[in-house]
Amino acid sequence: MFAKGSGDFDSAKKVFDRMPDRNSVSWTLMITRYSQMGNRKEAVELFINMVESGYMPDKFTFTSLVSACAELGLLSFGQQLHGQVVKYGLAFDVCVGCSLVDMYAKCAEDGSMVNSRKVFDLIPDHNVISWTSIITGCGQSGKHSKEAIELYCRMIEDQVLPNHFTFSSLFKACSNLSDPDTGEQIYAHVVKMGLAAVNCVGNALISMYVRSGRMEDARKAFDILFEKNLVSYNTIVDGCTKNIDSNEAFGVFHQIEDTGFVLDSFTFASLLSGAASIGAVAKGEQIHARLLKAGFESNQHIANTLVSMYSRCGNMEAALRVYSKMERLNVVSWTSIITGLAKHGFATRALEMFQEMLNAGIKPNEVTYIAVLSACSYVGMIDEGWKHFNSMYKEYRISPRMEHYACMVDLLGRSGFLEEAMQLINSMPFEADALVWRTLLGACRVHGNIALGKQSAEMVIEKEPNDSAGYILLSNLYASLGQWNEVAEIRKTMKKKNLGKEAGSSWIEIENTVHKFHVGDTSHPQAEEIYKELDQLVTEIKEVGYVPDTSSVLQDVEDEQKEEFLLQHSEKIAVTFGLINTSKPKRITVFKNLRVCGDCHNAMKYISMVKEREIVLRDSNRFHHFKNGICSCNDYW
DNA sequence: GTAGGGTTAG
Repeated sequence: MFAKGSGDFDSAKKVFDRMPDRNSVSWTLMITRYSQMGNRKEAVELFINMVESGYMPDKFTFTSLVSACAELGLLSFGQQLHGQVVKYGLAFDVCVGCSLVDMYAKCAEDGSMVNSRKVFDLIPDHNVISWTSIITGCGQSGKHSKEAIELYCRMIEDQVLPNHFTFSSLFKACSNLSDPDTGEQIYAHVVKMGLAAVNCVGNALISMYVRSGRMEDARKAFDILFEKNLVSYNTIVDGCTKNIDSNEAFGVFHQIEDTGFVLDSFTFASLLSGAASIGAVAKGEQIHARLLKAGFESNQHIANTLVSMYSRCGNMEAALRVYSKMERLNVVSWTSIITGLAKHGFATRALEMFQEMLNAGIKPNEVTYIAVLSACSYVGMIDEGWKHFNSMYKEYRISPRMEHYACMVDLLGRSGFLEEAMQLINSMPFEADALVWRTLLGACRVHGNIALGKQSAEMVIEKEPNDSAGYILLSNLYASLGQWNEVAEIRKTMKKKNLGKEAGSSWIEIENTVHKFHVGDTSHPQAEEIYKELDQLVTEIKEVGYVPDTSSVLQDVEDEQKEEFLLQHSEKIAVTFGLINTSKPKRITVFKNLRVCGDCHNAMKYISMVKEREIVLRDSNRFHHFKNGICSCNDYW
């Protein structure tokens, strides 16, 4: 009785200690209790004591102990128990088998399912639970999602009826595979069994849709749930931050508060990354304050998200502050801080941090190397870049992925080594994708290599025929060389294919509200004031040497009109808006969805000088810190 | 004995 009660652990222990006639069951109950509480040492001592006292452990004893190992990630002790299980002839038991399958799946360092499969294959009579255990393990390991689906097929062949847990895991496997067809087939089974509105299944379904960007389907799955729990809400919030607009996420967040659910660390993490993606630092700070109150400050996941949020919002000092207070740092923490430093232009510091991380004995992962290589790329450290690129496999067995090659192509291309970049692409062990070609194309434009640029553009278009990016880059290349006939030709093709150009927009957060501006935007209530101020500003900066760079205008019009076009760029509007609505010495932080244009970059330097304001501009690629007429990127971007 | 949601990059 006491052992089952949640809080009365001490009473249970007292009763147990005084029991005159203990049997295997009472020992096992006590061990189970200790295991569940995470008192592994006591559980083990009790287990040894039990065996020494001549009591036979049974399947329940082992099940409890093995499950505790799974929870705590204790692989070696789990293996010892496995040995005992075999000794006591319990390896064929489904219950014990399931706990071992689960333990090996959860504890395997590299996501290997070998041991789980060995245990599973030895069980002679499978039931829903054992099938589900192995399917779940495969889905969670991330590397065996296909196997999960195959096992499900075998399960059906064996005429074992799946349940809600099975489907939940299957949807997870499908979303790992981004395999909508299989997902739909399984969904049909779910509907047939009437399980689509059950939390356990529905939440996994929502998550699958979220991960493939199908927010409408996710919403539908959310709406039909019998009862929504916090996980349902969290998944939708996360979907909003990733797929639509973070403002939507904050809307759902207020809905959650109305339901009375107590927000957990998952809600906070999603909201933080929502704030980060739109650069809403004031919102991020509010959430930060709330999660401190809720006691999530020492949650490592949350701390990592905070570092990334501040860094992505342009406040690297705050990111470093959070980082320096962290007690434990894992790969993600280090990678976040290295990425932040690199993006903010502190490449040397980023590389030092990488060294510190290695010294601390933390193994880098593939994402870490993306950060390291792009740090080298931002400042043109070619030798350093090669060194890291070569060592990633040699030292850590991380095979370079597409992104790593793209970083190297960027590094070489930016510095003008276009031939070398091309050689690297040819030497890749797999076919280069649009990202790699786009990178090379960008470099060709900067260095005016039209032949190679054209070739790369054609490759981009071949790889992504329905994406406008390739056409636009090619047209920009022609425009920068004044070849307007070719520009017109590309426009025509795009029109035929019904491809539009992604509109440039910039936004700025003032007093907790995000103000967004498009090119030539006049819709803002303060528009008139903004343009007046902008005119004034341009006159001022011209006096100190600013010359409009009309080559940044990619249309075939007169120079005067080109200058006018330049004035309508969204980043200039947003910065002017910031100047009007804030005062010295507050720094102005503006975000742009595309790369900053050359003229705007130049103008920002002058503005930072005449207005004596620090301007931070995050474009689609990195941060630019303008101060006293100088940019942190050293005009290399 | 079986679940579902988060962090780094692109």
